[in-house]
Amino acid sequence: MTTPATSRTPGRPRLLLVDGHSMAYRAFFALPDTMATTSGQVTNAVYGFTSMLTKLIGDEQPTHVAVAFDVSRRSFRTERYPEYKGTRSETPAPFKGQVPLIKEVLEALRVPALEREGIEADDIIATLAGQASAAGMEVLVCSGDRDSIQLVDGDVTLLYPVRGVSELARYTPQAVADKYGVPPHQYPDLAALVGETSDNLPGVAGVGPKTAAKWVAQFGGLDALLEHVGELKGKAAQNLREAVDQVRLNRELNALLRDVELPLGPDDLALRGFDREAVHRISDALQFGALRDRLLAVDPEAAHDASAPAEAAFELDVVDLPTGGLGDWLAARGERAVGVDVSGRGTPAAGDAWGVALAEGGQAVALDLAEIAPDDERALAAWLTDAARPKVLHGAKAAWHGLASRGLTLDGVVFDTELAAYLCYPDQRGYDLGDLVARHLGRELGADDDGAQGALDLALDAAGSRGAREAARAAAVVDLSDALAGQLADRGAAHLLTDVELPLSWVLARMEATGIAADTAYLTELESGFAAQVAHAAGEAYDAIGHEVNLGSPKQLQEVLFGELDMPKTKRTKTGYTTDAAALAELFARTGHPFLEHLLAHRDASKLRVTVEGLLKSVQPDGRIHTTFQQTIAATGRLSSTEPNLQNIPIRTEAGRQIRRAFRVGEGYETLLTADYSQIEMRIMAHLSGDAGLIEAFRSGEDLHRYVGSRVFGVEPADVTPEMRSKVKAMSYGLAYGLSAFGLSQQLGVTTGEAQGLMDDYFARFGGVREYLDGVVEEARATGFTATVLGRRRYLPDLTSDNRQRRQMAERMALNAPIQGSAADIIKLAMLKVQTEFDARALRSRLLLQVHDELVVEVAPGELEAAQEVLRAQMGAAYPLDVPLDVSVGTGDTWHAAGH
DNA sequence: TGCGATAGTGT
DNA sequence: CCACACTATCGCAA
Repeated sequence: MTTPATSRTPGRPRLLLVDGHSMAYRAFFALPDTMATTSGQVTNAVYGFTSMLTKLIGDEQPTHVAVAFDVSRRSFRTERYPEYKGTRSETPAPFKGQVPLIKEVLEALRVPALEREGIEADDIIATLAGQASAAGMEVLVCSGDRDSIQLVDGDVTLLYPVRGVSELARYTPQAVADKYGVPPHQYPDLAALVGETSDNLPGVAGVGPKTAAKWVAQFGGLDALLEHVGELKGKAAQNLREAVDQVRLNRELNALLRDVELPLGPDDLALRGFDREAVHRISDALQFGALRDRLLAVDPEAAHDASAPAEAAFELDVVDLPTGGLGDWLAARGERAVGVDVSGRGTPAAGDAWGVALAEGGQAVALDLAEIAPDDERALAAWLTDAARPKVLHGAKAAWHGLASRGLTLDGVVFDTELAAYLCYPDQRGYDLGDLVARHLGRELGADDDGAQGALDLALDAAGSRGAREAARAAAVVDLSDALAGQLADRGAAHLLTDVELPLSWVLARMEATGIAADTAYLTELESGFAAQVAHAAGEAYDAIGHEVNLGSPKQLQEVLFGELDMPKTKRTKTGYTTDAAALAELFARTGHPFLEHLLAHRDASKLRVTVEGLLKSVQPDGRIHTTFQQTIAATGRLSSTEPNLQNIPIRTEAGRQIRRAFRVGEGYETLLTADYSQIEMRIMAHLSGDAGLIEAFRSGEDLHRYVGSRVFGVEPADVTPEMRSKVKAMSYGLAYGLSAFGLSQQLGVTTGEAQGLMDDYFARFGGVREYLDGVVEEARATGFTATVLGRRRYLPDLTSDNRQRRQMAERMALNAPIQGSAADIIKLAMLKVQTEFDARALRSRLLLQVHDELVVEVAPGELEAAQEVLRAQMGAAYPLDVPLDVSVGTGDTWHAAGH
């Protein structure tokens, strides 16, 4: 799978030795110090170093690796010559802070980090290089220190950074001779004459590399040169005679030690494969995105396992069933849970499945659906659909779609390892089976070759191991389910899997498979309309400044606005000044420049056009759009929607609402019906806080914001002005996000003082809310997690971070997670109840979409009243709160018309 | 080709 | 300097 970039003598071990400090230091200066996590930890050195090491491991395919570090600046060289490296400035603090991070990365990669007091990294490398080549190993030294050139020989190659750390020059004996005119072992002689500014070793005046090389070559070495120094003529020679002592000292200092005592020898440096869990942990912490994947892709252990049969790692008997033998095999499994792995594409209405692997009790079978015998296929179909036959899958919803494409239905799934892992670790980025298996079972499945959404297992079997990988996955799912079931129980979350997420995954599968009807003719019209607006606005904008620019390029816009037009600077971004809509509107208010007006119009129209284009592209042959609901993405427990995202279809502007008219009731159905919870998050806040005032607000039936406004401003509800109402509305919603006075002032366009006053007044009336919010953070800090009404946890270790930014971010998450998460719990329960009730009443009406607090249903003829009744009743009774759950419903031919 | 930064849409 | 998402585009880097 991974091809070595350079050929390697088969069987000959190759040792990679890296000078940690010099490479990290180069990365530090090569990469911008704006490179940081959202919480402010600068990561340029650790990122650059890790990236460089990743590339080296991938390209050079070493069998052994070690990284050497300097412990401090003091060494035997500074003892001998206090001025050594004396010109170097103080190591920058942002660099020092990253060294421990680099060591953490190395630990995750299981690469030894070597260091010794009083010894420099180069000496450690020199020693190991000597030992390794004596042992017959090939050696690669990666260092930015030129002293390392002396190590180069037939067995040892130096990789020296040219620019930054991304490009490395290969110093072989020939390359050194070509560049410096002396063989590598004489390079220190040359350097002693020329001097090394970075080490504060002065050279001989008037002697550069050319002269030095000539002399060294002429006399065959520095010692001989110094013996015959009297014979030389010229100014440079005179200078040399005066500097002999310094030259001898230089030579003494630039000689690398080759006999440092070390705890590890070359044989101990074998690359053993990464600790993948640790790689994920540190990548999460440092917010490595692509680098994480590159890193995992060069994991030697994973690469090894991909080429070797995975079942070799543990006991698994891949049974070669006789034709027609599947029924008996399945019958023999009895009531025991069977692991199922489906190969194919798990996308709604466009899925496919070409293989199924089953595993139980150390035995596995792999089936090719294209070649399966009719008897076996019948046995498989009957077994898959039998609710009494327990199954365990990783990502059952995707498997459901894949199998559905073959007319196979899946039932009796008792555990889904992907959902379980999500419930245990909701903040994780992904739940790749191979990674989970490595983390929880300490076993390797081999790198997953496709992380694409909805992709099942796309592995093709290598000859001779038919279905082995699939079988190994199926077996791993069973073992993993045991491990995760224990962890779920520890977290009190087992019921969330069995009572909520798992049954919900079938509801979602049906919704996705159903899709929502789209009016393509109308969408096409809309698209051309928006396109015309885009073109018109662009033309006007160009006229306003007298030339064309790419209006979609913030960079070019900045040149126009702040260069050409010399407008006042807006808020800073990482790379310049923002050109977002709020800033442009502000600029327009101040300058009145027509370009801004047309630019804003262009932005709006072009956003809408692109949205429409995306929708058009996603209409399937059945005339419907089938989104995929992601059930394991949002850390709070919400769903998300992809390909396309139907949870962010415009609604605020009239032009945007036009797009909602393209979502129509399907042929053979009566109407669309939408039902949404009003102010569900504030109701949860009232419930969780127990604030008497807020609870009364909801029980009174008065408009919430009017009621709150009347209390905060001390007026009758009827006298609450729209301005007052919008202020308390912003305040109320902001609370659930951990709003600050500054944030509120920004939102409302008032001073921070006014915002603070509003907050004080608010909390004076609704003190229970403040107590609750304070309590949430305090409890989360003590327990390490927040919990929703159903006990869904979110772990927030940063609540005790020393870093203020990180801590405050975690505090806001702690405020928001129980509220957003409880709302997610409640609508999930509602969906289950609605579906159950539809089924119980044998209604043909069907759920289509969920948009966080809204459900969209397609109503079958004659069922409108029943469907409305089901939605009102089941959503309203989804979960008992201390305040009523208000549900409002609407109907219409389009999503727009059905909305409220 | 892939990725980070920017922008904009929703709840 | 207010939470949680997804997608598109640009421009740079590998």
